[in-house]
Amino acid sequence: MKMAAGLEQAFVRHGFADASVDTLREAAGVSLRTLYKYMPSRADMVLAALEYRHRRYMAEVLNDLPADPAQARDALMTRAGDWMQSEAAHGCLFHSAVAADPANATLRALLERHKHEVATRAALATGLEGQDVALLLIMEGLTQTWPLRGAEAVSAAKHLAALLAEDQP
Amino acid sequence: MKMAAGLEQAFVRHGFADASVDTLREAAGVSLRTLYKYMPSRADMVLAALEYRHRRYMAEVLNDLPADPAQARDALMTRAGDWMQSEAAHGCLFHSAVAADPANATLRALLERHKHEVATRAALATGLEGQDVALLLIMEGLTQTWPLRGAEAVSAAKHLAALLAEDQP
DNA sequence: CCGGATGTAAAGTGATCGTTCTACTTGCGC
DNA sequence: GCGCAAGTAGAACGATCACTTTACATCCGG
Repeated sequence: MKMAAGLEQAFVRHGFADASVDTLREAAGVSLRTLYKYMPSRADMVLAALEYRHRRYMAEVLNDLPADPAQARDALMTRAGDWMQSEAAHGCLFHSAVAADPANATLRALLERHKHEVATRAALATGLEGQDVALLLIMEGLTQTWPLRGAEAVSAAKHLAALLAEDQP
Repeated sequence: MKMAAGLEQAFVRHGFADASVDTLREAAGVSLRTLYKYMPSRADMVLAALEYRHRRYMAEVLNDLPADPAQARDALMTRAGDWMQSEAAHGCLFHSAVAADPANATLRALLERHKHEVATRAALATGLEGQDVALLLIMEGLTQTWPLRGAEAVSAAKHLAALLAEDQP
């Protein structure tokens, strides 16, 4: 398994505060020396895991959505729910990382870049370019509400996205 | 200042991972011995801060909303935005606490209790009892989107809440 | 005015953490 | 088959942390 993939898994499982470098080393499947060769500090391990996560999220949730806007909206929310179920039962990993180290500007910039890319791609695919803030809000809300309400959160997100689309000029 | 108030401030400022007990002691304004007398472990300090936070959030965001449902909806979102601006520029403190220690069941139960109380009270005040999941989703979305988009997030939340209300049977 | 409860300051303890260092092994071009 | 790049295991180091302990101050009812 790729080093970054193991790191991502370790951070998901243990959280950013309690994942020790030795835990990370084991998850990455390499020796400590090799780990530090490619990621010279623990902070770099966090960044590598998040970069990997970003690419995976984009590929699994936002790639190849149906061309029809209504179908794209539903598929987007379904896929986001599936992602939560299989990958992020504890909430958004980027927000977790920032929460664990609020003073880290690099981390915050990475969060903003990730969310901006998500919002832009989602708005484009669903034909809601003019309502990108509201669409981002729905997706963020789904991500946070899913751990509390599960599938009900997906239905609510689809419902809200549909109302938003009907309201378009 | 009350001990719990100082602890809450310290966790907001430093995050749950990087707030050392000595930092907490200074923020609480007491000696280490007294701090440990009332909160026998660091985990108890986290719980005390969150309990305090919960009461404050309820009082400042959900208490005494206008009787008219439409006005209540707008006031709710406005107040939630104001709360973010003055108190939580880095996102929900409960989610941050859980993210910093995902294996802690007590913490997760506290998060669920807090969100459940927020959702119930908000739905009641806005006349959206049947749509409480969607309303919670909007509030969670606002909380997560505010750090990224500021006032635009508040407008989007008001818009979505209005659409939800219009759609009521 | 005394004695006990209640507070403070600060040094000490043992564990753990991130990071570095030492020593050994393996694959591979020449 | 030699030499070197690149890997492994794991001990060692210095810092920091949560928590304990020791020693001293202050309040206050009797």
